[in-house]
Amino acid sequence: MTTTSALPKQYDPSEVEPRWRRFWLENGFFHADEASPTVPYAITLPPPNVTGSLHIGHALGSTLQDILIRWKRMQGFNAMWMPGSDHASIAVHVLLERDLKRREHRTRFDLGRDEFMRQAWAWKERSGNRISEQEKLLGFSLDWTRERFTMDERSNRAVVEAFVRLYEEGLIFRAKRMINWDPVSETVVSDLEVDTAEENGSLWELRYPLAGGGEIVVATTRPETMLGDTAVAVHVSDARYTHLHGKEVELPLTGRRIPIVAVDLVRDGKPWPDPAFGSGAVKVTPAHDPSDYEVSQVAGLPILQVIDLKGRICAPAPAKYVGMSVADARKAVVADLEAGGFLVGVKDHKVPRGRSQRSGAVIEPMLMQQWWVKAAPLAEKAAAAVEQGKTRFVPEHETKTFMHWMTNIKDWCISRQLWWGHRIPAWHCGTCGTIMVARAAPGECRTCGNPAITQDEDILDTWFSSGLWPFSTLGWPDKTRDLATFYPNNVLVTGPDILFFWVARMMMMGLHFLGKVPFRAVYLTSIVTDENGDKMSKTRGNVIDPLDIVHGATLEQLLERVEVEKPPVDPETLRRAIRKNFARGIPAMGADALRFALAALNTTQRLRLSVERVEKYRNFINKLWNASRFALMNLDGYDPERFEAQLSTPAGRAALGMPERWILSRLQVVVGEVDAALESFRFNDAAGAIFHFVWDELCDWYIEIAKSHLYLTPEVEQDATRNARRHVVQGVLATVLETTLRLMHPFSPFVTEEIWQKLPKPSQLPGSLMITVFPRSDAWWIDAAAEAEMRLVQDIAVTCRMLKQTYGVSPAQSIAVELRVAGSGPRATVEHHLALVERAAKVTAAVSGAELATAPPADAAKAVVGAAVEIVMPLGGLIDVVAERKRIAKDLGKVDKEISTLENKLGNADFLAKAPEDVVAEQKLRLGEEQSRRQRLADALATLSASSAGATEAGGGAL
RNA sequence: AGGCACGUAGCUCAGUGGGAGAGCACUACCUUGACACGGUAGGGGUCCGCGGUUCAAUCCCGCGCGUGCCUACCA
Repeated sequence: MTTTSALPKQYDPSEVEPRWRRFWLENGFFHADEASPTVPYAITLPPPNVTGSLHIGHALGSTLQDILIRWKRMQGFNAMWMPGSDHASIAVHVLLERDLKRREHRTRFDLGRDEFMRQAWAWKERSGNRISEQEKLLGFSLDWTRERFTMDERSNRAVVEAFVRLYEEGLIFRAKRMINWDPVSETVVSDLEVDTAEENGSLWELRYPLAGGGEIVVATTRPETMLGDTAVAVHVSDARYTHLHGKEVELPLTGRRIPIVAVDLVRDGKPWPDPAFGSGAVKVTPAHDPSDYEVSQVAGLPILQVIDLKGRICAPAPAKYVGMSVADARKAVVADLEAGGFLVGVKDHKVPRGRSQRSGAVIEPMLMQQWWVKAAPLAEKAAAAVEQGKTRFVPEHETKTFMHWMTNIKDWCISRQLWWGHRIPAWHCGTCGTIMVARAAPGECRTCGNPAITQDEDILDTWFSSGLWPFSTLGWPDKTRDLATFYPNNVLVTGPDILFFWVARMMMMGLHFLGKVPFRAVYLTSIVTDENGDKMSKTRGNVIDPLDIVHGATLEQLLERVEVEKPPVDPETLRRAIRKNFARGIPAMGADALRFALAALNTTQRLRLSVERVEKYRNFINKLWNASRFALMNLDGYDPERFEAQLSTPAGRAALGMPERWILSRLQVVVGEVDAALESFRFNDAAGAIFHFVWDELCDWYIEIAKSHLYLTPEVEQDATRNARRHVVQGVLATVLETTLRLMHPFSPFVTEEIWQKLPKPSQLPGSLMITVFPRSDAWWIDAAAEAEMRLVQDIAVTCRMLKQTYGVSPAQSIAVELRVAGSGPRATVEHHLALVERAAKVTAAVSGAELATAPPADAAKAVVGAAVEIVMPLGGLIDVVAERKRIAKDLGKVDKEISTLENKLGNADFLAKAPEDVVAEQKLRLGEEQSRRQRLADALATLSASSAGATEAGGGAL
């Protein structure tokens, strides 16, 4: 009555995963009770934007978080993982408006605020649900009873409260300052939301005539802004222009006169304007250039706005240009300047151009009244907290990036002229202009009593609510039990790309409002790219969707999506890219394989992911599956309780064979490694340790050794000793497997749960692997002697296989070998475990003392293992003396080199005097071993030579 | 321009002040009663270059070259 038929040869995640997903959810295993007396461990999921679906970057971050949460939960912590999503104000705007434009050729202004909001909410419902379904699919053990949204009631309240308090404290204020205007989305965006890149542009040199005759030449990359010039600036130290200070120029095309001002500015350590650059004179357009604005403030210049909010030229520019787009105006102005003889020349020039991260529009610097957060006092606290180690960054070097930003921080513009988001809790009086910031709409103007007050039209930057997230989700501003239990979080796991956007703001807000850092550690993940290191992008056709890894997708399915999604690029080019990148489609590999792969590959700043790489871990999952399948096929008659009782007695433990002691020892070492690796966020090391233990030790060696004891033959059945032995091996195999499953569960929860449920185990264990106890390394089981003995057995077996293979002896054919072992200790070990070698290498072995043995036959292959063992494999006519000599000589060469290195070292008085004793001793030991090894190799070579002098002459000259 | 990181096998990447590693790829062999999503063995590296510190450097320091990321208002 075996269970063979119960398990298929290949693991099928699509059949297994849904069952356990349902099981865990139905049993409420993901829920954390805020009133639990156990030690809390909390993580807040970085809320995905409700703009689409879960991408591979989310899958990576969330996998690592789930590993931590499941690990800590199994360790007995009150593990809480807060789920939620972000309203992603401008991102939703861009998508909805793009869609609106494509389908109906309308803008949000055609639709109106109410209707637009209705559509945005509908979008949120669809997208938000899709994301949480995907998170469940990947097995993330988020506490779904707590699911939040940045625009839900709770978050709204926190946002209003935070805004009002900051305003009352003078940390939020309104000011007219230079901002980044996105003329496509028609909103201001923060500095962080602008991507500046060098683009090809031109540098025009313009000739401005002086009022009293003569001229001054200025250079510009934006000639159209000359319509708003209010000065020409030169550096005070620039002697060429000293005589022009205070003079005026006739500004071409405008009929205006503007002054030449001398300024004394230093930027980047250089005088500004830099006399060494161009003519040294600069035109000044305070309303449309941040740098010129600064000059205008220093020099007291007027400010002329000539570009409006739609990016068009406006009065007071000459009527001719009013209404033109910036690009058209540029052409017209240049043409007119040229016609008027004001154009000196134009040349190609790389210009840094800011574009809105979301809409891609060229940013127009503008002077506007906006709401700001005074950042310096908040940042100061955050920087201090990091310096005091209250929050640490992993990898540690990211601390510097963070601190650099924090110490150079600028005020944060938080108002946006968008609709989807938190409306600013400020009311304006239409009569007297009073601004009232309040938690609820005031009934009338508090200055003039006018009831006609209107709420500020603007909404808040989406990151304002995100900045409150670690505590708004826990009920702040109320003093909740949740907050007391789970704030601060233990760790924040996120990508380095939102360090400033989000991490910095949470630090500032958390410290300000709660007086405590929001999290003790910040772990920054890799950025996932394709295998070439290119960013994954739908427009590039290189996106690996985590769901496709789980479910699989044929090439045809991938191609069909181009039609459905209509990304804004040439569909044919895109299809070509997809065909190239996913020629074979994507096989269904399951969530476990993806999760394990992501954990194992998360090493450097970039994680280059490909289908092939995930396949390797799919194979690993399958390997584990088959090892378990083997175990289950051979566990009939096994009594877990009896075995457990047996292990708890000294006599029972003494009954363990060396391979049992070895695998149990290795397991405990690996448990310690995994635990230590997770403790310091080295997910890849933890995954690697499990991978190698399961594959290279459990499967390759222990299971192979166990087979001879487990196969149930009539002889075994009738032999009490062998039956007892079989029970022990069954017990060890089952125990090791069970512990391994617990160890691996945080990484790959589905397959481990599936196997664990099938495994015979003591009955007092809980009903699910995910609520068992995570293994703790038990030093009692670590057995250096067993590990050393096993190492020797492995080395001998491997070398025997090598000899067989070298001489073309079929692996299936058993062959006799002679093992000559120096020293009675090693000899006893080899003799004792001879059967293991014989089985592993398929040889029949005889052991002799190296000192006693007669010279080995010449027609034998020979090899040396370590310092003590020589393997002699008689091969009769099979042996190729020349090849054999070559091989041994090569080994000899290596040993000689090693010996000379060691001798040099040990012959160096300084080394002996200054190196630590244990290092010296170790080197001496090694020299001894290498010398003894050399002797054995030399002997082997000598016996070959003696018998085949002819062959030596013919083929061994080089030796 | 500044800051940070990186440069190790054909590729992707671990790693350590004292004997160079993994996976994939490659070569040869093996359909052995867990697994061909498998097994066995093998080849392959001036650890970017040049200096320095040290008894000892792939590892620490400096310079150079190359790559990536982030920050920045150069006309």
